[in-house]
Amino acid sequence: MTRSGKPSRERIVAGAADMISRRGLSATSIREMAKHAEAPLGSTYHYFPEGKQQLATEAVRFTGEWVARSLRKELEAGPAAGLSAFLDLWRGIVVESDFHAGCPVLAVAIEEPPADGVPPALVAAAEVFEQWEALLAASLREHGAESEQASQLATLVVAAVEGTVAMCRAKRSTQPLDRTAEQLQALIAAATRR
Amino acid sequence: MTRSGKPSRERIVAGAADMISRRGLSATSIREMAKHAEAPLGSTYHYFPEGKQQLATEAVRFTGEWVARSLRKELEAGPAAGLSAFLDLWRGIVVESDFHAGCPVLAVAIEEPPADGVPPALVAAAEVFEQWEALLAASLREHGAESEQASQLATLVVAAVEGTVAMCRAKRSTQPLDRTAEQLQALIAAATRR
DNA sequence: CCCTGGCTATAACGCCCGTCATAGTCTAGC
DNA sequence: GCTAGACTATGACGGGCGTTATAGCCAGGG
Repeated sequence: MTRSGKPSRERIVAGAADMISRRGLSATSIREMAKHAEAPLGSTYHYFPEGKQQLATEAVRFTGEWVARSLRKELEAGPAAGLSAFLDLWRGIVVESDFHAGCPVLAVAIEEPPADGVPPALVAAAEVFEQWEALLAASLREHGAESEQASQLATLVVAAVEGTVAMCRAKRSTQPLDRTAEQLQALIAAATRR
Repeated sequence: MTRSGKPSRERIVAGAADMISRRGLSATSIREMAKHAEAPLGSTYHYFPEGKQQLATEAVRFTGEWVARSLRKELEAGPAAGLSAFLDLWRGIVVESDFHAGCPVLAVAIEEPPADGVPPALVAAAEVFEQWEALLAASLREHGAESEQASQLATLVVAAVEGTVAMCRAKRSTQPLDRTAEQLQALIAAATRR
Protein backbone atom coordinates (compact mmCIF):
# COMPACT_ATOMS: atom_id res chain seq x y z
CA MET A 1 0.00 0.00 0.00
CA THR A 2 1.22 3.45 -0.81
CA ARG A 3 1.81 5.82 2.04
CA SER A 4 -0.51 8.57 0.81
CA GLY A 5 -3.78 7.80 -0.91
CA LYS A 6 -2.76 8.17 -4.55
CA PRO A 7 -0.72 5.67 -6.49
CA SER A 8 2.97 6.56 -6.45
CA ARG A 9 3.49 6.90 -10.14
CA GLU A 10 1.19 9.84 -10.61
CA ARG A 11 2.48 11.54 -7.49
CA ILE A 12 5.99 11.33 -8.87
CA VAL A 13 4.96 12.87 -12.18
CA ALA A 14 3.00 15.68 -10.57
CA GLY A 15 5.83 16.40 -8.16
CA ALA A 16 8.35 16.37 -10.97
CA ALA A 17 6.28 18.92 -12.88
CA ASP A 18 6.21 21.17 -9.85
CA MET A 19 9.94 20.93 -9.24
CA ILE A 20 10.81 21.44 -12.90
CA SER A 21 8.62 24.53 -12.96
CA ARG A 22 10.68 25.96 -10.12
CA ARG A 23 14.25 24.99 -10.84
CA GLY A 24 14.35 23.87 -14.44
CA LEU A 25 15.00 20.37 -15.69
CA SER A 26 18.74 20.07 -15.32
CA ALA A 27 18.73 21.56 -11.83
CA THR A 28 16.20 19.02 -10.61
CA SER A 29 17.68 15.68 -9.64
CA ILE A 30 15.88 12.39 -9.70
CA ARG A 31 16.75 11.90 -6.05
CA GLU A 32 14.96 15.13 -5.16
CA MET A 33 11.94 14.26 -7.28
CA ALA A 34 11.63 10.95 -5.49
CA LYS A 35 11.96 12.54 -2.08
CA HIS A 36 9.44 15.25 -2.97
CA ALA A 37 6.93 12.54 -3.88
CA GLU A 38 7.80 10.48 -0.80
CA ALA A 39 8.80 7.67 -3.11
CA PRO A 40 12.01 5.66 -2.97
CA LEU A 41 14.67 6.37 -5.58
CA GLY A 42 14.42 2.83 -6.88
CA SER A 43 10.76 3.35 -7.72
CA THR A 44 11.50 6.13 -10.17
CA TYR A 45 13.61 3.78 -12.26
CA HIS A 46 10.98 1.10 -11.87
CA TYR A 47 8.19 3.33 -13.21
CA PHE A 48 10.34 5.31 -15.65
CA PRO A 49 13.00 2.92 -16.95
CA GLU A 50 14.19 5.45 -19.54
CA GLY A 51 15.31 7.64 -16.67
CA LYS A 52 15.16 11.37 -16.34
CA GLN A 53 14.13 12.13 -19.90
CA GLN A 54 11.06 9.93 -19.63
CA LEU A 55 10.06 11.47 -16.32
CA ALA A 56 10.48 14.95 -17.75
CA THR A 57 8.46 14.04 -20.81
CA GLU A 58 5.60 12.73 -18.73
CA ALA A 59 5.71 15.77 -16.46
CA VAL A 60 5.38 18.04 -19.49
CA ARG A 61 2.50 16.05 -20.91
CA PHE A 62 0.84 15.92 -17.51
CA THR A 63 0.93 19.70 -17.19
CA GLY A 64 -0.16 20.11 -20.79
CA GLU A 65 -3.22 17.96 -20.31
CA TRP A 66 -4.07 19.57 -17.00
CA VAL A 67 -4.07 23.05 -18.52
CA ALA A 68 -5.86 21.85 -21.65
CA ARG A 69 -8.65 20.39 -19.55
CA SER A 70 -9.24 23.70 -17.83
CA LEU A 71 -9.00 25.52 -21.14
CA ARG A 72 -11.47 23.24 -22.90
CA LYS A 73 -14.00 23.64 -20.13
CA GLU A 74 -13.83 27.42 -19.88
CA LEU A 75 -13.69 27.98 -23.61
CA GLU A 76 -17.25 26.70 -23.79
CA ALA A 77 -18.22 30.13 -22.53
CA GLY A 78 -16.19 31.79 -25.27
CA PRO A 79 -12.61 32.94 -25.93
CA ALA A 80 -12.71 35.74 -23.38
CA ALA A 81 -13.64 33.32 -20.62
CA GLY A 82 -10.97 30.90 -21.78
CA LEU A 83 -8.34 33.62 -21.67
CA SER A 84 -9.42 34.62 -18.18
CA ALA A 85 -9.12 31.04 -17.00
CA PHE A 86 -5.69 30.69 -18.60
CA LEU A 87 -4.48 33.89 -16.94
CA ASP A 88 -5.96 33.01 -13.56
CA LEU A 89 -4.44 29.57 -13.64
CA TRP A 90 -0.92 30.89 -14.05
CA ARG A 91 -1.49 33.78 -11.70
CA GLY A 92 -2.50 31.27 -9.06
CA ILE A 93 0.64 29.21 -9.55
CA VAL A 94 2.91 32.22 -9.39
CA VAL A 95 1.24 33.80 -6.37
CA GLU A 96 0.71 30.63 -4.36
CA SER A 97 4.34 29.67 -4.78
CA ASP A 98 5.43 33.15 -3.71
CA PHE A 99 6.91 33.73 -7.16
CA HIS A 100 8.97 30.55 -7.03
CA ALA A 101 7.10 28.43 -9.57
CA GLY A 102 6.24 29.00 -13.21
CA CYS A 103 5.50 26.85 -16.21
CA PRO A 104 7.35 23.53 -16.48
CA VAL A 105 6.71 23.43 -20.22
CA LEU A 106 8.62 26.66 -20.69
CA ALA A 107 11.38 25.37 -18.45
CA VAL A 108 11.82 22.30 -20.62
CA ALA A 109 11.48 24.29 -23.84
CA ILE A 110 14.61 26.31 -23.11
CA GLU A 111 16.87 23.35 -22.38
CA GLU A 112 19.51 22.94 -25.05
CA PRO A 113 19.11 19.69 -26.95
CA PRO A 114 22.21 17.49 -27.44
CA ALA A 115 24.07 17.71 -30.73
CA ASP A 116 22.47 14.50 -31.99
CA GLY A 117 18.70 14.51 -32.22
CA VAL A 118 15.95 16.12 -30.19
CA PRO A 119 15.07 14.76 -26.75
CA PRO A 120 11.48 13.56 -26.27
CA ALA A 121 10.77 16.07 -23.50
CA LEU A 122 11.45 18.93 -25.89
CA VAL A 123 9.16 17.42 -28.50
CA ALA A 124 6.48 17.08 -25.84
CA ALA A 125 6.86 20.75 -24.94
CA ALA A 126 6.35 21.76 -28.55
CA GLU A 127 3.25 19.60 -28.77
CA VAL A 128 1.80 21.09 -25.60
CA PHE A 129 2.26 24.62 -26.89
CA GLU A 130 0.66 23.56 -30.15
CA GLN A 131 -2.30 22.07 -28.32
CA TRP A 132 -2.94 25.17 -26.24
CA GLU A 133 -2.74 27.36 -29.33
CA ALA A 134 -5.10 25.08 -31.26
CA LEU A 135 -7.72 25.18 -28.52
CA LEU A 136 -7.66 28.96 -28.37
CA ALA A 137 -7.60 29.39 -32.14
CA ALA A 138 -10.54 27.07 -32.68
CA SER A 139 -12.61 28.95 -30.14
CA LEU A 140 -11.69 32.28 -31.72
CA ARG A 141 -12.76 31.04 -35.14
CA GLU A 142 -16.04 29.78 -33.71
CA HIS A 143 -16.69 33.24 -32.41
CA GLY A 144 -16.15 35.13 -35.60
CA ALA A 145 -12.42 35.63 -35.91
CA GLU A 146 -10.88 35.24 -39.32
CA SER A 147 -8.81 32.08 -39.58
CA GLU A 148 -5.31 33.50 -40.00
CA GLN A 149 -6.00 36.15 -37.37
CA ALA A 150 -7.16 33.44 -34.97
CA SER A 151 -3.94 31.47 -35.33
CA GLN A 152 -1.77 34.52 -34.83
CA LEU A 153 -3.72 35.71 -31.83
CA ALA A 154 -3.65 32.28 -30.21
CA THR A 155 0.12 32.14 -30.57
CA LEU A 156 0.43 35.63 -29.16
CA VAL A 157 -1.67 34.74 -26.14
CA VAL A 158 0.32 31.62 -25.26
CA ALA A 159 3.67 33.32 -25.83
CA ALA A 160 2.72 36.44 -23.93
CA VAL A 161 1.42 34.54 -20.93
CA GLU A 162 4.50 32.32 -20.79
CA GLY A 163 6.78 35.33 -21.01
CA THR A 164 4.77 37.30 -18.52
CA VAL A 165 4.90 34.54 -15.93
CA ALA A 166 8.68 34.57 -16.16
CA MET A 167 8.75 38.35 -15.79
CA CYS A 168 6.52 38.17 -12.74
CA ARG A 169 8.95 35.77 -11.11
CA ALA A 170 11.92 38.03 -11.75
CA LYS A 171 10.15 41.14 -10.50
CA ARG A 172 8.39 39.35 -7.65
CA SER A 173 5.23 41.15 -8.69
CA THR A 174 2.04 40.37 -10.57
CA GLN A 175 2.08 43.73 -12.31
CA PRO A 176 3.26 42.28 -15.64
CA LEU A 177 0.38 39.82 -15.55
CA ASP A 178 -2.10 42.60 -14.85
CA ARG A 179 -0.84 44.61 -17.80
CA THR A 180 -0.67 41.70 -20.20
CA ALA A 181 -4.13 40.57 -19.14
CA GLU A 182 -5.70 43.89 -20.00
CA GLN A 183 -4.05 44.05 -23.40
CA LEU A 184 -4.96 40.49 -24.32
CA GLN A 185 -8.53 40.86 -23.15
CA ALA A 186 -8.97 43.94 -25.33
CA LEU A 187 -7.46 42.09 -28.27
CA ILE A 188 -9.79 39.12 -27.90
CA ALA A 189 -12.78 41.37 -27.50
CA ALA A 190 -11.88 43.19 -30.71
CA ALA A 191 -11.24 40.00 -32.64
CA THR A 192 -14.57 38.43 -31.72
CA ARG A 193 -16.65 41.59 -32.05
CA ARG A 194 -17.16 41.46 -35.79
CA MET B 1 48.96 39.15 -23.59
CA THR B 2 45.61 37.54 -24.13
CA ARG B 3 45.33 34.87 -26.80
CA SER B 4 42.59 36.58 -28.81
CA GLY B 5 42.46 40.32 -29.26
CA LYS B 6 39.96 41.28 -26.56
CA PRO B 7 40.67 41.39 -22.85
CA SER B 8 39.71 38.15 -21.14
CA ARG B 9 37.19 39.54 -18.73
CA GLU B 10 34.73 40.69 -21.32
CA ARG B 11 35.12 37.52 -23.35
CA ILE B 12 34.23 35.49 -20.29
CA VAL B 13 31.11 37.54 -19.65
CA ALA B 14 29.97 37.39 -23.27
CA GLY B 15 30.61 33.68 -23.44
CA ALA B 16 28.77 33.13 -20.18
CA ALA B 17 25.75 34.98 -21.55
CA ASP B 18 25.76 32.76 -24.61
CA MET B 19 26.05 29.54 -22.64
CA ILE B 20 23.38 30.58 -20.14
CA SER B 21 21.05 31.41 -23.01
CA ARG B 22 21.44 27.85 -24.26
CA ARG B 23 21.52 25.65 -21.19
CA GLY B 24 20.27 27.79 -18.34
CA LEU B 25 22.26 29.01 -15.37
CA SER B 26 22.45 25.92 -13.22
CA ALA B 27 23.34 23.66 -16.12
CA THR B 28 26.28 25.85 -17.08
CA SER B 29 29.42 25.22 -15.08
CA ILE B 30 32.15 27.71 -14.43
CA ARG B 31 34.65 25.28 -15.89
CA GLU B 32 32.73 25.22 -19.15
CA MET B 33 32.39 29.00 -19.23
CA ALA B 34 36.13 29.34 -18.82
CA LYS B 35 36.86 26.82 -21.54
CA HIS B 36 34.35 28.46 -23.87
CA ALA B 37 36.16 31.78 -23.44
CA GLU B 38 39.58 30.14 -23.76
CA ALA B 39 40.39 31.42 -20.30
CA PRO B 40 41.84 29.41 -17.42
CA LEU B 41 39.52 28.43 -14.60
CA GLY B 42 41.61 30.39 -12.11
CA SER B 43 40.97 33.58 -14.06
CA THR B 44 37.23 33.39 -13.53
CA TYR B 45 37.71 33.51 -9.79
CA HIS B 46 40.29 36.24 -10.22
CA TYR B 47 37.90 38.46 -12.19
CA PHE B 48 34.71 37.39 -10.43
CA PRO B 49 35.63 36.67 -6.82
CA GLU B 50 31.97 36.26 -5.80
CA GLY B 51 31.85 33.21 -8.05
CA LYS B 52 29.06 32.00 -10.25
CA GLN B 53 26.42 34.43 -9.05
CA GLN B 54 28.56 37.41 -9.93
CA LEU B 55 29.37 36.04 -13.34
CA ALA B 56 25.69 35.36 -14.01
CA THR B 57 24.75 38.84 -12.86
CA GLU B 58 27.25 40.45 -15.18
CA ALA B 59 26.17 38.26 -18.07
CA VAL B 60 22.57 39.36 -17.59
CA ARG B 61 23.54 43.01 -17.39
CA PHE B 62 25.80 42.63 -20.42
CA THR B 63 22.96 41.22 -22.50
CA GLY B 64 20.57 43.82 -21.15
CA GLU B 65 22.79 46.69 -22.18
CA TRP B 66 23.56 45.16 -25.55
CA VAL B 67 19.88 44.85 -26.40
CA ALA B 68 19.10 48.27 -24.94
CA ARG B 69 21.74 49.87 -27.15
CA SER B 70 20.16 48.43 -30.26
CA LEU B 71 16.72 49.37 -29.01
CA ARG B 72 17.69 52.96 -28.24
CA LYS B 73 19.20 53.42 -31.65
CA GLU B 74 16.33 51.99 -33.65
CA LEU B 75 13.65 53.64 -31.55
CA GLU B 76 14.83 56.98 -32.90
CA ALA B 77 12.92 56.03 -36.03
CA GLY B 78 9.79 55.32 -33.98
CA PRO B 79 8.22 52.44 -32.03
CA ALA B 80 7.50 50.35 -35.10
CA ALA B 81 11.16 50.41 -36.12
CA GLY B 82 12.19 49.62 -32.56
CA LEU B 83 9.89 46.63 -32.47
CA SER B 84 11.26 45.37 -35.77
CA ALA B 85 14.80 45.63 -34.48
CA PHE B 86 13.85 43.82 -31.27
CA LEU B 87 12.20 41.02 -33.21
CA ASP B 88 15.03 40.72 -35.72
CA LEU B 89 17.62 40.59 -32.99
CA TRP B 90 16.04 37.59 -31.32
CA ARG B 91 15.19 35.95 -34.58
CA GLY B 92 18.83 36.16 -35.52
CA ILE B 93 19.95 34.55 -32.29
CA VAL B 94 17.47 31.72 -32.58
CA VAL B 95 18.14 31.00 -36.23
CA GLU B 96 21.92 31.38 -36.16
CA SER B 97 22.16 28.98 -33.23
CA ASP B 98 19.93 26.49 -35.06
CA PHE B 99 17.28 26.91 -32.32
CA HIS B 100 19.76 26.19 -29.55
CA ALA B 101 20.07 29.65 -28.01
CA GLY B 102 17.51 32.03 -26.58
CA CYS B 103 17.49 34.85 -24.06
CA PRO B 104 19.84 34.55 -21.08
CA VAL B 105 17.74 37.01 -19.12
CA LEU B 106 14.73 34.73 -19.35
CA ALA B 107 16.88 31.77 -18.42
CA VAL B 108 18.02 33.48 -15.24
CA ALA B 109 14.53 34.80 -14.49
CA ILE B 110 13.12 31.30 -14.11
CA GLU B 111 15.74 30.02 -11.70
CA GLU B 112 14.27 29.42 -8.27
CA PRO B 113 15.77 31.72 -5.64
CA PRO B 114 16.98 30.17 -2.37
CA ALA B 115 14.68 30.32 0.64
CA ASP B 116 16.61 33.23 2.12
CA GLY B 117 16.76 36.37 0.01
CA VAL B 118 16.91 37.02 -3.70
CA PRO B 119 20.14 36.38 -5.63
CA PRO B 120 21.64 39.37 -7.45
CA ALA B 121 21.35 37.74 -10.88
CA LEU B 122 17.58 37.54 -10.49
CA VAL B 123 17.42 41.18 -9.46
CA ALA B 124 19.48 42.07 -12.52
CA ALA B 125 17.05 40.15 -14.75
CA ALA B 126 14.12 42.11 -13.34
CA GLU B 127 15.97 45.38 -13.95
CA VAL B 128 16.78 44.44 -17.52
CA PHE B 129 13.15 43.64 -18.30
CA GLU B 130 12.17 46.93 -16.69
CA GLN B 131 14.68 48.80 -18.82
CA TRP B 132 13.49 47.29 -22.09
CA GLU B 133 9.88 48.04 -21.19
CA ALA B 134 10.74 51.61 -20.23
CA LEU B 135 12.49 52.27 -23.53
CA LEU B 136 9.56 50.97 -25.54
CA ALA B 137 6.95 52.73 -23.40
CA ALA B 138 8.70 56.09 -23.64
CA SER B 139 8.88 55.84 -27.40
CA LEU B 140 5.21 54.90 -27.59
CA ARG B 141 4.25 57.91 -25.49
CA GLU B 142 6.36 60.16 -27.66
CA HIS B 143 4.41 58.96 -30.65
CA GLY B 144 0.95 59.61 -29.32
CA ALA B 145 0.10 56.61 -27.17
CA GLU B 146 -1.75 57.27 -23.96
CA SER B 147 0.47 56.72 -20.92
CA GLU B 148 -1.18 53.70 -19.33
CA GLN B 149 -1.69 52.08 -22.72
CA ALA B 150 2.01 52.61 -23.50
CA SER B 151 3.11 50.82 -20.33
CA GLN B 152 0.81 47.89 -20.93
CA LEU B 153 1.80 47.54 -24.55
CA ALA B 154 5.50 47.69 -23.74
CA THR B 155 5.10 44.92 -21.18
CA LEU B 156 3.14 42.86 -23.67
CA VAL B 157 5.83 43.26 -26.32
CA VAL B 158 8.68 42.17 -24.07
CA ALA B 159 6.73 39.27 -22.60
CA ALA B 160 5.44 38.09 -25.94
CA VAL B 161 8.85 38.16 -27.57
CA GLU B 162 10.46 36.31 -24.68
CA GLY B 163 7.76 33.67 -24.74
CA THR B 164 7.83 33.39 -28.49
CA VAL B 165 11.57 32.80 -28.57
CA ALA B 166 11.11 29.89 -26.19
CA MET B 167 8.31 28.48 -28.32
CA CYS B 168 10.46 28.73 -31.44
CA ARG B 169 13.15 26.69 -29.74
CA ALA B 170 10.73 23.96 -28.73
CA LYS B 171 9.13 23.77 -32.17
CA ARG B 172 12.38 24.24 -34.04
CA SER B 173 10.57 26.76 -36.23
CA THR B 174 10.31 30.51 -36.57
CA GLN B 175 6.59 30.34 -37.22
CA PRO B 176 5.67 31.56 -33.73
CA LEU B 177 7.91 34.59 -34.23
CA ASP B 178 6.30 35.33 -37.58
CA ARG B 179 2.85 35.23 -36.06
CA THR B 180 3.72 37.23 -32.97
CA ALA B 181 5.52 39.80 -35.09
CA GLU B 182 2.47 40.48 -37.22
CA GLN B 183 0.20 40.86 -34.23
CA LEU B 184 2.56 43.16 -32.37
CA GLN B 185 3.24 45.30 -35.42
CA ALA B 186 -0.49 45.83 -35.92
CA LEU B 187 -0.87 46.70 -32.25
CA ILE B 188 1.88 49.30 -32.33
CA ALA B 189 0.56 50.79 -35.53
CA ALA B 190 -2.87 51.16 -33.95
CA ALA B 191 -1.52 52.63 -30.73
CA THR B 192 0.52 55.33 -32.46
CA ARG B 193 -2.04 56.18 -35.10
CA ARG B 194 -4.12 58.53 -33.01
C1' DC C 1 68.53 43.83 -11.02
C1' DC C 2 65.00 42.93 -8.22
C1' DC C 3 60.53 43.18 -6.69
C1' DT C 4 55.71 43.87 -6.91
C1' DG C 5 51.30 42.71 -8.46
C1' DG C 6 48.28 40.96 -12.05
C1' DC C 7 47.41 36.70 -13.97
C1' DT C 8 47.81 31.48 -14.43
C1' DA C 9 48.52 26.55 -13.29
C1' DT C 10 47.44 22.65 -10.57
C1' DA C 11 45.51 20.08 -7.26
C1' DA C 12 42.52 19.26 -3.74
C1' DC C 13 38.08 19.60 -0.63
C1' DG C 14 33.48 17.59 0.02
C1' DC C 15 29.34 17.03 -2.28
C1' DC C 16 25.80 15.63 -5.53
C1' DC C 17 24.76 13.67 -9.99
C1' DG C 18 22.39 9.78 -13.39
C1' DT C 19 22.39 5.24 -13.68
C1' DC C 20 22.78 0.38 -12.73
C1' DA C 21 22.87 -4.07 -10.10
C1' DT C 22 21.51 -6.94 -6.64
C1' DA C 23 19.04 -8.65 -3.09
C1' DG C 24 15.08 -8.18 -0.30
C1' DT C 25 10.07 -7.59 0.82
C1' DC C 26 5.31 -7.76 0.16
C1' DT C 27 0.89 -9.08 -2.00
C1' DA C 28 -2.52 -11.42 -5.15
C1' DG C 29 -3.97 -15.50 -7.16
C1' DC C 30 -3.92 -20.29 -7.41
C1' DG D 1 0.98 -22.39 1.53
C1' DC D 2 3.46 -21.12 -2.35
C1' DT D 3 4.93 -18.98 -6.14
C1' DA D 4 5.25 -15.03 -9.47
C1' DG D 5 5.69 -10.52 -10.09
C1' DA D 6 5.38 -5.84 -8.53
C1' DC D 7 7.75 -2.82 -5.72
C1' DT D 8 11.59 -1.31 -2.40
C1' DA D 9 16.12 -1.02 -0.13
C1' DT D 10 20.88 -0.36 -0.48
C1' DG D 11 25.03 0.60 -2.30
C1' DA D 12 28.14 1.24 -5.74
C1' DC D 13 30.15 3.23 -10.32
C1' DG D 14 32.53 7.05 -12.56
C1' DG D 15 32.20 11.69 -13.09
C1' DG D 16 31.28 16.69 -12.72
C1' DC D 17 30.25 20.39 -9.57
C1' DG D 18 31.60 25.21 -6.91
C1' DT D 19 35.06 26.76 -4.45
C1' DT D 20 39.56 27.38 -2.20
C1' DA D 21 44.53 27.18 -1.55
C1' DT D 22 49.06 27.42 -2.98
C1' DA D 23 52.68 28.01 -5.77
C1' DG D 24 54.41 29.75 -10.18
C1' DC D 25 54.93 32.84 -14.06
C1' DC D 26 56.13 37.23 -16.08
C1' DA D 27 55.69 42.03 -17.44
C1' DG D 28 56.63 47.06 -15.56
C1' DG D 29 58.58 50.33 -12.58
C1' DG D 30 62.20 51.56 -9.22
